[in-house]
Amino acid sequence: MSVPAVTLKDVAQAAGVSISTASRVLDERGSFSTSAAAVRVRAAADELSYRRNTAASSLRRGATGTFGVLVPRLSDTVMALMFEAIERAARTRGHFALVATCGNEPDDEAQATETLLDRNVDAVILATARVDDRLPESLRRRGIPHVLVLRTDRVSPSSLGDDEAGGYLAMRHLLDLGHRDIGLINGPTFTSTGQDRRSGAERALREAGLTLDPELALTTGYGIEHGVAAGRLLLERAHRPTAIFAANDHLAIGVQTAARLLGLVPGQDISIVGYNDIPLVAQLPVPLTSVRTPFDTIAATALDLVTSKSVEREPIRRALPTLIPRASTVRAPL
Amino acid sequence: MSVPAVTLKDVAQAAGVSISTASRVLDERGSFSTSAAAVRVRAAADELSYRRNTAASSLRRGATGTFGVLVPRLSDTVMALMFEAIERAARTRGHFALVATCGNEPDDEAQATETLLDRNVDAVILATARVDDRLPESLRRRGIPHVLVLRTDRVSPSSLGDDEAGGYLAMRHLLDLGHRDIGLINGPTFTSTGQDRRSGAERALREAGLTLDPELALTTGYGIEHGVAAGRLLLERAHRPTAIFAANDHLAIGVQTAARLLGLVPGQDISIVGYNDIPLVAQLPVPLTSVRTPFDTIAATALDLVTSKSVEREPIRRALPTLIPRASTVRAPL
DNA sequence: CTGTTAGCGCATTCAG
DNA sequence: CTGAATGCGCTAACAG
Repeated sequence: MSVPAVTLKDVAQAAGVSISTASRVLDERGSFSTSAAAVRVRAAADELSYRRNTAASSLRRGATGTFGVLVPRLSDTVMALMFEAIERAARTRGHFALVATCGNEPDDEAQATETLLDRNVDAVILATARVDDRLPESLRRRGIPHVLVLRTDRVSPSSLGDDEAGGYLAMRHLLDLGHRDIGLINGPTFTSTGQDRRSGAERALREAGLTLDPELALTTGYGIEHGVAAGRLLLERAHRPTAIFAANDHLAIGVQTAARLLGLVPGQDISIVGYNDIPLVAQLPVPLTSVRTPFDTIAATALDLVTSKSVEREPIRRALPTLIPRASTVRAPL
Repeated sequence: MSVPAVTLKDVAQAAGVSISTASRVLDERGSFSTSAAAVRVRAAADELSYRRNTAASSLRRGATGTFGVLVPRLSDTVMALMFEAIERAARTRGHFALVATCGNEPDDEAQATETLLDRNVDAVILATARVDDRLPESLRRRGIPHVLVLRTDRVSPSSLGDDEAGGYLAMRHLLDLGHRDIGLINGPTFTSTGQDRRSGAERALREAGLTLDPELALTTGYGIEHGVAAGRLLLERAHRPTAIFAANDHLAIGVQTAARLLGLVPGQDISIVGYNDIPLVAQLPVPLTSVRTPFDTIAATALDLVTSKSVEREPIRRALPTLIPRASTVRAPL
């Protein structure tokens, strides 16, 4: 910085103590001393608006009080919400969260992780995991503290929403409304979210004495454009479904678009359920029924997992989602 | 990190040179040496997968190669896109971008900035500026390198879209389609974007021999819910406008929602133009005509401004936006 | 081009 | 509880 920074030395001098005393008093971890010297040091630090030099502190401590978060992209609102929740949770604990984006390429994922490690983060939080991802394994091998969020490779410590339960809630909601011909648009099979939300949906169908019609179950990406394409496929069928469960909100918006293109009105001719409940969907022309993912809980649990030394506890934690019913779902026609 | 890190010393030893030679060879800034020793050092570094310790390097260099970016929220797609663009531009130059969020409170803005400065960022990039913001002034006074993006206080170095031109494009587009009764939903007056987009729109009207009907010009926030409310106000009028220019995409989506609520079909009964062209709007049931903000250009220019030593050049740079016409705008009824 | 030397600012020994 | 001394890993003078 342009302004010559005030260092511990300045503070110590002003307080009339040694550097090491000043360092100890200002150490936020140790016990809070109330000795005369401590009071003077704090006053001096305040007066001079002293701010610890993180580079020097990290170098010496070997830890930075920083988590590195890796997401595919921040312009995906789900990922932005997840990061914001992690940032809040970190701040609460006096830590800092640092983010890097890596797109969907496994290679870039590994490289971005190295970038984070270069910044001496104390742990890595990955929102990118594929079920067959090599990166978590590599982190385990190298003994690098890490936790997976939202998605899991089913091995490394993970904090996520209970996607099976969420899938169940979504499908059950449609069944309760009397729907029997229900389409499913699922996310990529390489994500645990894709797999688990589908399992949950199938469980709900089984409970109702139904099975998933393979012709009505599509697997695709997580973008709006995928939702449009999949929606068209389902809705152009001779015997079209009366409801569709889309495994994320973008897909569901795409289905709304597809419906309009075919002259169908969402929440009238076709019921639609999304997943994640991003803020946008409550405000759409036809507000979307969606399964809300508890981002704050997931973030807090993730930090617990990655900071606790005890490995013996259940390493894969799932937070229960909630279904938020809105105008996009209505009773099935008789 | 758990694995004992390999240091310069290890590399130097393996290459049979001194630490300082190794340091020099691996210095990415200086000229690229091809001497035998240099080759050996690079081989050794590669072999041992050496990674520079940023804390130590920053401490010594006094610079971190890091920009601190401050945004209100990342779950606002516009801000996420802006940050992603800055991140890309920084990476291109071998730098790193670090983000902090601060909501809309000026107090939190100042505090978040301090958090970034604590991390020894080389410069601060603010996407938060209000026209009467005190923070840029405080940064100028303290001699802290900074640049404002997207919004400007009209004093500090800034890189933004040409909002006046964008407002002109949007309004001109509607006029060219034959609309004469045009509503304007504008962003907060404390943002330069709000002010400038409105001026541009007014210029287009003047050129067409019209003036802005004050009753059709609303000023509000930038959220979807604001768009819904403002849209209702405009569309419930006895003599309702045939077109609306909303100063950002969220407002425009809100207007679409308001239209539907009143039984009007966007792109048919009412034409709507948004601003920023976030990816979502191209995929809506009625794809939205929008003014595209050139985020990558803005990011590159911002980094130029903040890294160049020359203060003499124009410190407020504006990148031209483009209008992307889509189905939400149609010819005015006769 | 090379190596030697001296710190960057801080946290932590170790003596007192 | 305190202060003096040491070095985290790296870079920048300096001298060869």
